[in-house]
This record gives sequence, structure tokens and C-alpha cells, in this order.
Amino acid sequence: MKRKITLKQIAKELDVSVSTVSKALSNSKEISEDTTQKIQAFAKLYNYKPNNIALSLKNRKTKTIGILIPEIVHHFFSTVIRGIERVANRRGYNVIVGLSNESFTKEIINMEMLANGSIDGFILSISKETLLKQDYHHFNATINQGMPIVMFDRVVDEVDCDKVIVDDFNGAVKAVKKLIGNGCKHIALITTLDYVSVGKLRTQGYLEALQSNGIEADSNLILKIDDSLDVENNLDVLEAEIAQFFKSNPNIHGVFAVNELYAVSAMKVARKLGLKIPDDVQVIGFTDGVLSKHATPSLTTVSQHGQKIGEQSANLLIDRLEAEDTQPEQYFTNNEQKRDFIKLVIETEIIERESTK
Amino acid sequence: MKRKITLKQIAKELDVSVSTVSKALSNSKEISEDTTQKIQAFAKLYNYKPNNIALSLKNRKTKTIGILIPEIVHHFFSTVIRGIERVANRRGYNVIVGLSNESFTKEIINMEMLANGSIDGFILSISKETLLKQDYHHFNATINQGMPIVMFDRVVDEVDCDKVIVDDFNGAVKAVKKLIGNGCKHIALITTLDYVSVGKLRTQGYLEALQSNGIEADSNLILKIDDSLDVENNLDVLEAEIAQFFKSNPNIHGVFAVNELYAVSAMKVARKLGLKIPDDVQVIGFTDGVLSKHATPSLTTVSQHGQKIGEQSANLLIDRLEAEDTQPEQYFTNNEQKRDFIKLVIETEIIERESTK
DNA sequence: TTGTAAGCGTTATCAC
DNA sequence: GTGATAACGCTTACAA
Repeated sequence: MKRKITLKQIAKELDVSVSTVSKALSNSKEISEDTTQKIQAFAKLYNYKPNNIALSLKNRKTKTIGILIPEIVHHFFSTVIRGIERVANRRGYNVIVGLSNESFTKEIINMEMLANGSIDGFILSISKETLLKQDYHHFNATINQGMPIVMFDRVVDEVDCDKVIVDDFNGAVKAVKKLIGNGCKHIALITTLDYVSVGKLRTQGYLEALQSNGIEADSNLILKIDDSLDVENNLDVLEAEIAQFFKSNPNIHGVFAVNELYAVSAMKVARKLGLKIPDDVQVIGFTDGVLSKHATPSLTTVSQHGQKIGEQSANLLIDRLEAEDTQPEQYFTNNEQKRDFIKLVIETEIIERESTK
Repeated sequence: MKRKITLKQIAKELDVSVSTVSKALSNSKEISEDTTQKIQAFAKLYNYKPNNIALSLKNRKTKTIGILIPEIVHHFFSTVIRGIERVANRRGYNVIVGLSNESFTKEIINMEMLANGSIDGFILSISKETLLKQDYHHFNATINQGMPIVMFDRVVDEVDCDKVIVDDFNGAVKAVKKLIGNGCKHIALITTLDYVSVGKLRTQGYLEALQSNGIEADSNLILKIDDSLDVENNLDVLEAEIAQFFKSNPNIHGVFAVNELYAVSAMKVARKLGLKIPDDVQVIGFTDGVLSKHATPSLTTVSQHGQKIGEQSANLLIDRLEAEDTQPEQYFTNNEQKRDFIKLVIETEIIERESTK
């Protein structure tokens, strides 16, 4: 068990100085053919690789990106990570993952843990608790320390940074318009409480689609689920709630749900109540995950393109990091002027399956 | 935008030496009450946090764990990550994630990238291509450099390290025995090609269960899917293959599938062929993921306890890392003697749902 | 009680 | 063409 070899050891072994070794290995032409050869051969033999930590300290950059997300066991988020990892890797970066577990405190702890030199910048999606509290000081503090942040999906106006979002509003509009086009008269919405920004936007899209088609929104047709009660592990509660909803609204022709789980549950409940899908009720969900594809009937969804979101976020962040290199101290012509932040909107796409006509 | 403050800056500001600051902040009683107070107050004011990279370099340990897995968009793997992250965090470690994407080369590149000082140890699951090639030199090389590895799920005898595995064999036995107990006569197996060790073990469990019940295995009842053809995105092919299988074996009473996707697909196909589940055919899958829970009918599965696997792996790794601290150079009484490696077997559990009686 | 200096592994600058 | 030195930020023996 021999520890990794260092420049110092090579130098000693070959009886040259450390700097000679360093230069030889970087093919500096200050060093003679001969010694360069000798040193490179030796280095290869002992499989020398420069120590990343030392490089990080020297260069004051780690070449790693911190990802901070609420939850990893979630198709959408893991898809985003895959996208980030892909471009990060291609561009020579590593990826370090922190999970907030939807908790404000854990989000802060994780950020502080990573912000102390371990990473060059963040890509993150805000936890539910943070959204509820509306306390974003830790993001701004991090940015003020010179560490760039890219937010995706769950973003917030109060923080000035690059953002990548899904076009939640128009995605919802498209979905509901499709239901209308398919002849649905009474269209229900199954959504979350409003503090989750994406839920809110999708709800607004639903309303917009109705209005622009001259349909009056009926608040009885809107079911808001309080998902703080961890429906993931409490399916019965969720299904009971939806069943109740269906019973008090026997005239539902179409359902638009703001996530996959709600949509699939709605289908399940509807079928238990003897309704045929898509003949009696048509269903569209948001988020294109495994469930949608494999449900029976398979679910028509609004796809979020998670991987693309990840890729774009990573590109945005790395672009900014590498731009800093070129113009290290960006100057402002006056203190009103800010660096422009980019807000990328990823278009959604409806993937048609069996749950709609 | 003020960069993070350093000891040096604090020292300068307060007109003391760097070491005084360092000591004061670590509450060394070498330093007087007075200066300690003053320094700590100042540090707090400027929100001083020691630079992780500098600490890593000094201590020659990074307090971060490298995870290397084939794929992240997979319920099982993301569950494992969650488990790892949980205990890592609790024990003061960070987690850096690399994806091999089932590729041998990417596995190696990723390992080299991380092994150069970025992490203290690996937790990994071997890529399919590596298993196929049976080339494990990179794992052994890493271990020989003094970097501990914990392997989980897809492990291999050729590498000496701690391992955490699922009891695939007995899980399969249990599942098939359950089908037999439920009165199934002709029990089919849907599995992968043999090079994936877990698939192989589950297949062996299937055979064992049949044999111990005096049932002769019928090779016609075994369907091996070549999943190198990316069935995830090629559902039609998969379903066609399964349909063909059902048609040539009209007497199937029970199906044991080595993963969730195969099981759910089997149910889908069976129902299309007019078979009732669980009345005509009973189905059990391996891997307890989202699909199982939400399929119609919901799927009885052998649960792998991914999170527990992650937690145990992390504990194993960190235990070993911290043991190294105590006895830095472990000596061998003779060179035959090796440090004992632990192989933890996580028991499976059958989760009964609607697809079995 | 405080400060100096060495060292973790590297690279860049400057001197020989 | 080669080597000594400083620096990245920190800790710690040792000196004052």
C-alpha cells in the first residue's frame, strides 16, 4: 500500500528540484529534452497525478459544482442531476450533491458546508420550507461572497441570479386547452397549496386556459392538496381525498393534475368509481416520469425535460465561472448597474398517451 | 462582493499574528481571555469559516466520500444515495457523485478524477460493461493506493474490500416459494443475461426454490432479456418479447421477475392477453420502487431496502477511514495476513400487494 | 501570552 | 537549463 506519489518524492528520487519536475511534467521548454524524458517516464511509471486539493488551493478554484436539491428519490430531480453531471463532466468539473430534504435548516447547513471552499458555485432548487418561510438570506449571502448560484425549477424573484425554469404557466395552458379541445366540459384541477411556486403557476395556467375559452372557473372543481402531509407515503389519504372530490363533482370530464402522482391517483380512483379512461374522464399530468409511462392506462403528460434543465443550468454556471477568469474584477459604471442575469425558460411538451383521446 | 475572509486578514486587521488568531478561534487556552474574545467577536462579525480546501490539504483528508454508480435515474440507486448522504452528513462528511453510465471507460475516468485527492474513499456499484469485461484492475489499483472502497449491490469476488449486498438468492427463493405456496404450478422467470451478478443470483434462487419443492425447472419457462438494448426506452420490444413468451407458454400460473420493469410489463402484457391478475397469473417482482406501488394492480415485490444499503455502506466506509486515524500504519504479522473485510448482507422482505393472492 | 516557521502539494516568478 | 522562493489558507511545534 503505497500512498500516491508527489512531486517532492519524484524530485528526490531523480535528484532534481521540485520545480524542475513540475515544469518537465507540463512540458515546459525551459527543461532539456533529456531530463523531461526521464522525469515523464518516471512519473508515468509511478502513475503520478497531481493532487487536486493542492491545485484547488493554489488556483483558488475547485472545479467542482455544488448541487443542492430537496430530494433525490424523485424522477425529476435525478434527471436534472444527470443533465448537470453530463455537461459538468464534459467541461472538466465534478459534482458534489447535498440534499435539503425540503428543510430550511438543512438547506442552510449544507450551503455553509459547501460554500467554505469546497465548490466554485451552486446549482440549486429551493426547499419547500424555505419557500414557506420566504427567507432567502442564505442565498444572497452566498452570492455576496462571490459564489455564483444558478437556480432551477423552484426559483424566486427575491434572489438575483441565473435561473432555469420550466414554462409552467404555458405548459398548464397547453394541457388544459387540449382537454377543452377534446371536448371536456367540466375540467378539474388537482394541485398543491400555493406556496410552491410551480404549483401556483400551473394553477394560473389552468385558469387562463379556461378563461380564454370562455369557461368560467368553478372553485368546486379545484382540489388543493396539502402535501406537507407526505402523501408519498400516505397514499390512502390522498386517494380518499380524491375519491371524495370525484363524488361531490360527478360531472368531471377532464382532470389536469400538477404532478404525476396526483394524476395517476386520480386515474386509479376514477376507475374504482367505475369511470372509464379516457372515455368518461380524460387525464393529463405534469412531470414526465416513470409512473406516467407505465401506468394503465399510460398517462398523457406535460414533459419538463429535466435533463435539459440540468444541462442548461450547468452551462450557465460554468460560463459564468469561466467568464470571471477573464475579467476578474467586473466593474460597474455606477452602482445601479448590475451584471445581467439570465432567465432561461425551457418549453414544455405534451406527450400523448392513452389517458386522453 | 467581499470574498470570504481568511485568518491572515483577521490577523492583519487586529494586528496580531495568524497563529494567535488560529489558536483563539479554537479556544486554545494559550491565548488570553481578552484577545480570544476580541478575535472571536471579529471573526463572528465577518462570518469567518475556515477554508475546507486548506484544511483538506493540511490534514490530508477531505472529509468527503465519492459515490460512483452506473445510473442515477433509478429508484434503487437514488435511494442508496439518500442513505449514504444521510449518514455521511451526520458524521460530518460530504458526498460527491460520479456516474459511470454503465460504461467501463467512464468508470475509470471518474475514479481517477476523484482519486487524486478529492475524496477519502469510495462507495460504488460496478457498471455493466465492467462486469462484462471482468476487468477490475482500477478498483485494485485504487485500493493499493490506500483509498478504501465499499462496494454495494453489484459486487465481485475479485476485489478485496468491504461489501454490502442484498440477499438476492434468498429473496428470490422467498418470492418463488410464495408463488408455489399460493398454488402456482408453472412458474415463469423473467431475468437478465447472466453477467449481471444480481440477475444470476436471483435466477439461482428461483431454481433452488423449485427444486426444493420437487418441481422440475423447465427452460422454456425462463425468459432472458438482453437489456443491453436499453429496454427502458424500448418498451415495445420488451412487451413484444414477453407477449411472445406468454403465447408459447399458455400454462403460466406465476411469474417471478428480477426487476420491477419486467414485472410490470409482464402484468400489462398478461392483461392484454385477457389474463386476470392475480386470478389467472400471479406476479412478483424484485426491487421495490415507485412503479410497484402505483401499478394497477399494485405489484407484490421483494424489497431491497436501498436506503439501508446506503446507510450501512457509509458507516462501513467511515468506520474504516476513522480507524485508519487511530492506527495509521497497520502492520501485518506476516505478509499473508490481510485486514479482514466485511461483507454485510441485507435481508430482503416481501411486500405483499394486489398482484398475488 | 504571543509570534515564528515549517509543512500539506502545487505552480509561477525570479535568480543563477 | 535548473533551482530556490513565495504563495494559496490553515495548524502546530517551538521560540521568544
